[in-house]
Amino acid sequence: MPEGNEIHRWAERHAAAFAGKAVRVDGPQGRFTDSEMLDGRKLVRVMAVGKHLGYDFGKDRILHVHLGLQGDFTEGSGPLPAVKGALRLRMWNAAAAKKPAAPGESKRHGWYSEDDGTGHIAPELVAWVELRGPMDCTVYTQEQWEKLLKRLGPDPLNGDAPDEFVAKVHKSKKPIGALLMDQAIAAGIGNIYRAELLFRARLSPFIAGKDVAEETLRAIWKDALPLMKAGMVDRRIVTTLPKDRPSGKGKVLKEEAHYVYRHHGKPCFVCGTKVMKKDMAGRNLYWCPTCQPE
DNA sequence: GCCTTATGCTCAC
DNA sequence: TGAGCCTAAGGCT
Repeated sequence: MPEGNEIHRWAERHAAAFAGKAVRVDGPQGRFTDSEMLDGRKLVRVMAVGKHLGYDFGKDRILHVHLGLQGDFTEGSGPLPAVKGALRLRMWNAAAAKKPAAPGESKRHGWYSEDDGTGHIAPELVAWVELRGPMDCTVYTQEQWEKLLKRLGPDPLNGDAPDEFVAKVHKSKKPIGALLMDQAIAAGIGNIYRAELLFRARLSPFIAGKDVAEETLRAIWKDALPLMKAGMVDRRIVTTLPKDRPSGKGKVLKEEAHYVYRHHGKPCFVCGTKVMKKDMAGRNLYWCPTCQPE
């Protein structure tokens, strides 16, 4: 259940584990039949744009992964765990166990398989990831990947400038709370960052895009980069400043990680007003009516 | 155990 | 605007 920050984090981790090496790719239970197109090939790099991942196995072989609401990775090292639950895809690096292809075995690579029963694999040298529940897991052509990039707006985590974001917001009559969720306007921002960025800017979610001051939009963009980059603590987004957390410094309590996200009915950390909740753009929007006046 | 919910997005109406 | 996707976790019984 990721926003852009976690997608970029996965891209970095997976690149560190697999890029530049031949990678085993498997779709257990027939859930990813295109794995054969990738299995044993060298992973050139891992790309992250907005909430999309692209595993570049060479031209016209880009594995596109979008986690959607439910998708998630698990990672580890050592022997591959047994297939459990609805596993869509797994990748692992068994380069350390390379051997000459035996008769009847694929000649393209010739890695020991985790289940070939030979026991010759070097478990301590195997890194693996499992993917389950993604919204998309398909092999893209270069053209498809570029088409995807075209419809995405600028991504703060890729160092994109805010100009396009500002221009698009200023063209719209829709409320800023809806625009921040639009991936064509800003790629990578999701429901937590929408709520928290607006709170930190003390901006009402209901103000029309065209009416938001340019400097406010630029400030939001500037705030988003470090917040999304450093916003993960134990795979959790943290947006509160230490001075605003009721319990003070030290470990960030679960209930103090956000200002308004899922805080409806509870007092705002800053002013004590009850945090509100309302559906906007099909998702739950949270805000403080006092800190973020219309 | 069952029910609800979730950091997302697409499609049909 | 609403249903559907499809999985896991957490709260409830």
